[in-house]
Amino acid sequence: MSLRFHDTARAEVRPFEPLEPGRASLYYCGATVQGMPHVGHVRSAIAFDQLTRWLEARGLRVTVVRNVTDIDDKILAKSRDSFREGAADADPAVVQDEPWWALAYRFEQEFQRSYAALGVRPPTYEPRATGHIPEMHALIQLLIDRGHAYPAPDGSGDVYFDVRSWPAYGSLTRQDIDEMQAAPDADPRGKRDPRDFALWKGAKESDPVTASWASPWGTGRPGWHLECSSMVTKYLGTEFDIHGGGLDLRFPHHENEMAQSQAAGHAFARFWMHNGMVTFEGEKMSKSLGNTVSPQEMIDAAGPRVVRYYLGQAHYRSVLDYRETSLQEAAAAVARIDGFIGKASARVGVPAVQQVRAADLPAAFADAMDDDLNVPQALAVLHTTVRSGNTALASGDDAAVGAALSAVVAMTGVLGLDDAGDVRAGGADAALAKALDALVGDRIAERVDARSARDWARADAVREALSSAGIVLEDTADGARWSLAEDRPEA
RNA sequence: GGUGGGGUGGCCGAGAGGCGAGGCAGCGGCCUGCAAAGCCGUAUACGCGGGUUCGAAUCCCGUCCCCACCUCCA
Repeated sequence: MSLRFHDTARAEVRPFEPLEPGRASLYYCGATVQGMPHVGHVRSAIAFDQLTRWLEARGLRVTVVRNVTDIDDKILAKSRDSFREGAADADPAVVQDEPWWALAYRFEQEFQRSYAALGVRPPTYEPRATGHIPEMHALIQLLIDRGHAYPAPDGSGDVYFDVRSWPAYGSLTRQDIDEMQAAPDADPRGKRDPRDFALWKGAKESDPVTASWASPWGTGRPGWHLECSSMVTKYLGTEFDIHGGGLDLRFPHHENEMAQSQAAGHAFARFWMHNGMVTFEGEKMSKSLGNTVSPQEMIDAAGPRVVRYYLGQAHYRSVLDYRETSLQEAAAAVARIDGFIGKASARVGVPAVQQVRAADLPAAFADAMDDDLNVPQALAVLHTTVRSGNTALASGDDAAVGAALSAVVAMTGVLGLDDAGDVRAGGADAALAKALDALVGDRIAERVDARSARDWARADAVREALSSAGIVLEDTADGARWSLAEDRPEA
C-alpha cells in the first residue's frame, strides 16, 4: 500500500505523491510566541514530527519549515501590560518592564525547550516573521497589482485583502461568505467587506517604534496571516507538498493564507493536514476556561518519554481527551515497552542505532503508518511485537528475541520515543550510574548468597532496602536486574 | 444560522458488512522460595428506534446527545 494522507482542502484521504521525486516539503504552523507553550502546541509538533519521521522512513528527504510568529497584537499587548506597576507580582510568567521583542524571544526559547524535551526534532529551518518584512511587502504589492488587495481609504495605513475579489475564498473550509456569522467585535475601519483581513497594519500611537517598519503604504507592521505565505514561498517555493497546523487554524488563518497566496498566483500547498485538539475532560483546553495543563507539568508528573507517548498515541486527527488517569496509563504502556527493550538488550545486546527504514519495520506497522499515519494501529503492532519478544525471552529463543528487539527499536524510532529523553533513566550522569551499578551489584551479590542459602529473610531484606531507596529488583532468567522506580504520576 | 468531527466493553482508543485491534484496570491460571516482570485464558462493546442483508458497530431512513471552527488560538 502506498502513502496516503487526509487533505483538509479535499476532505478526503488520498494518495501522496511528492512534487519532486525523493523529496518532500512540509510547512507547519508553530507558535505565536506570546506565552508559555501548552500541550496543544506540543501535540501538534509531535504529530508533524511523526509525519516527518515517517516520510523519512519511506526514503524521502524532507525539508521542514516551522514558523515563529514573533510580532502580533497579543505580544505587544502583553509587553505593554508588563510596564504596569507591579505587573510581575501576580504572575510568575510575567517579567516586569519587558519589551515586546524580549518577551517574544523568551517564549520562543520556552517552546524550544518543550519541543526538545519531548523529542520533537528541530525543523530544517525556523524562520521568524520579523525577519521577512521585505518578502511581505513584495507579496502585498503583488496582491494590489493583481486587484486583490487595497490600502484602506481612511488614512490608517492598513492594507486589506479583498475577499470579494477572490471567488474561491472559503474553499479550504467550504465556507460561504454570506452564511458566515458576522464577527461582533471586528473593527471594520476602512474595509470593503467585514471579512477583509489586514495584510499590513498601520502604526498606531501606542505602538512602540521598534514594532514599526517603513512600507510603501506607511509605517506599520504585518498582519497575522501574511508571514506564513511569505515564508513558505521563500523557503519551499510557490508550490509545495504539505501544509500543517492545528485544526483551529483552518479558519481563518489557513483559509486566508491560501486565499492570499493563490490570489498572488501561487499553486501553494498540495495537501493540508490538521491535527485535532487536546481537550480536558471533554472541553477544549484554553486559558479562559482555566483548564490547561502545561507540557512542563506533565513532564514533571510523568517524565518526557511518557508524555511523548501519551500525546502521540492517538490518531493525529482525533480529539485527544486528557483526564486524570491518562498519564498513568501511558506510563504503564511505556514501562512495558521499555521493560522488554531492557531485558532483551541484556540478553542479546543493544542493537546498533541505525537509520530507520521502512523495510526494517513489520509490514503491518508500515501499512498502518502509510494509511494517514494510523498510529493507534501501529502501536498495536508494536505491543504485539513486544509480547512475542517476551515469549521468546521466556523460551530462550535468542534469535527471535533479537528480531523482536530490532523491530521494537525501529518502531519506537519512527514514533519518536527514542529522542524523548527520560532524565531519570537515560539522562543521568554516566559516572553516577556506574557508581550506583557497582553499589547495587554488591547488594545483588549478597542477595544471591542469601538465596542460595535459602535464607529468604535476608534476601527479602536486601530487596526491601533497595526498594525503599527507589530501586526495583526483578529476578530474571539472566539474574537479577535493577532499575529506578517509576514515579507514579499524580495528575 | 453556516461548516466540519464525534458517540465502541470499567477507562483510553483502532476498525468500517462476516474470524471480537491494542493498551490500562479487573478476574482466573502458569511461572516464582515469596515477589516483580512475563505468558495463557477471560467481556450479552459499538447513543436510541426502525429498515436492507443469509449476516450490520460497519449500509439506508429517522432521532437524541456531544465537541470544534465561523473573534485570538496548536
